[in-house]
Amino acid sequence: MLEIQRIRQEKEAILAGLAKRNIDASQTIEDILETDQNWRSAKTQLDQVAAEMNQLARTIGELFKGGQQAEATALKEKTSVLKTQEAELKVQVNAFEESLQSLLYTLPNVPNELVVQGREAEDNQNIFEAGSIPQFGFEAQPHWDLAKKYKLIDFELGVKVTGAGFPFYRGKGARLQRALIQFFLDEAIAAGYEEFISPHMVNEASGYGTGQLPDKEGQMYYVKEDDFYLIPTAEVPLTNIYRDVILPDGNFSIKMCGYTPCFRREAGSYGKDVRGLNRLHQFDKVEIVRVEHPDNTAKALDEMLEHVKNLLDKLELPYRILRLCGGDMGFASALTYDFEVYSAAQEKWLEVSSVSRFDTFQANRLKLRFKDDKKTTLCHTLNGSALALPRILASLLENHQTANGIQIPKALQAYTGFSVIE
RNA sequence: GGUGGGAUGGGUGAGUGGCUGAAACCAACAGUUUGCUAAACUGUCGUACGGGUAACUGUACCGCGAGUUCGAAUCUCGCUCCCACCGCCA
Repeated sequence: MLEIQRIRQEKEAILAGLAKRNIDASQTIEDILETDQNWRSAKTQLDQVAAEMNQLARTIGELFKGGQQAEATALKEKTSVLKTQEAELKVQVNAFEESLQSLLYTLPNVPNELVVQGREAEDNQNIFEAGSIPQFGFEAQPHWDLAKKYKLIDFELGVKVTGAGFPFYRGKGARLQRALIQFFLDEAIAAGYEEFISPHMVNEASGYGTGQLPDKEGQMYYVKEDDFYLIPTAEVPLTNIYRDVILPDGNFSIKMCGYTPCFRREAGSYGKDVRGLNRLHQFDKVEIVRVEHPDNTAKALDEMLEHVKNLLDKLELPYRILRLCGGDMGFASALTYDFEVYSAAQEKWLEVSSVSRFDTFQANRLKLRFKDDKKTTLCHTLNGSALALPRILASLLENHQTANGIQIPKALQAYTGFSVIE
């Protein structure tokens, strides 16, 4: 949520920024400013009436104490007029406040200056590539065939027990999955992130805190009996640790990480895009989350990018980094880098991580602030996947396949306990 | 699932109708004293929003929502959450 003060002060800059998302917000901004103006004038009147009433009540109290019943009763009548005024003004103020709030909810974050205008995935900027695409002397098999051949994943069994998008991992597949989680966590901890094991369900307030609610409830699984939502990412519980928090001074840098399963209802497409591990309703992910002083955000983002690069290097996977264009960025993000690994048999790039800075957008909703020289200022939040498992697994299988089995990258072997799947 | 208790500022906790945005203590911060540490003393010490260049000032908030009253942290009603014990259970 954008701050109203900022909209008052930097209207033009905001409009220009949102244009990069192909959004013409001029009407909304006008409505916001007008509503804000109305709200303020109603609020000022209300405050004045309330002040008058408070004063009057005090006087009446003293008159009663002084035994001046008649005078007191006379004044009482005056308050009834003020009371109706107050009630009317209150209705107005509330109405303005509500419409202001819902207008503000509709505005996405303003893109960072690095973000280019664009409509879709094709407009994203490819800013980095590493690793080489493997050449096989045979026909490369897609991961769903490899998973079946080596008995690593059972999709049919998942359908039987739960439904599509809820696979079983078994044998070395399960072991590999666990190895990846452990590897990612160890790397994050080594980089200074504190590990959390968080709840996998959150309450409504947390859903609002990170911006899944209102609006995107359809993407989350919901437990009606208890009014809980299954988390779509560890970002939700981890970031909400800091909901309604004021950090005592400006000297902080909070780094958290956590492994959780992620649950996404994601209604959607058909065909090869969702085949195998490409899109699931339940998947595993290690997430890194940071809360930073605004001065440190750029540096933090760089560190996170380096961190993810390092993971992919160690897994010996070819990958590229995209800076998302305005039209492809998430609602709350100011700047997002997607990591994509190349999937050698599907012959396409698969998104495995998304690293974003949100600046004050989330913090404003969370009411996450810090105190500096008596002033309270909104913090900045950032997060990124490090990493999401299924597509990593898919590309590990596809890229590291040989005629005699699947080679496990060196860095992982200590975790898997085997170097090849045959 | 049953029974009871509770929700006040960073923490403990007082406060049953006006002088209470809230005692006291602890913590924190600043200062005085001090060879250092400690102690002692003094002061500061909630959030949001409005008005004002500012000093400052107004309003709201004692879990949430409604009500009674000239006036509510305090009384009434509804809700939510938390805790304890019992039952069940990994």
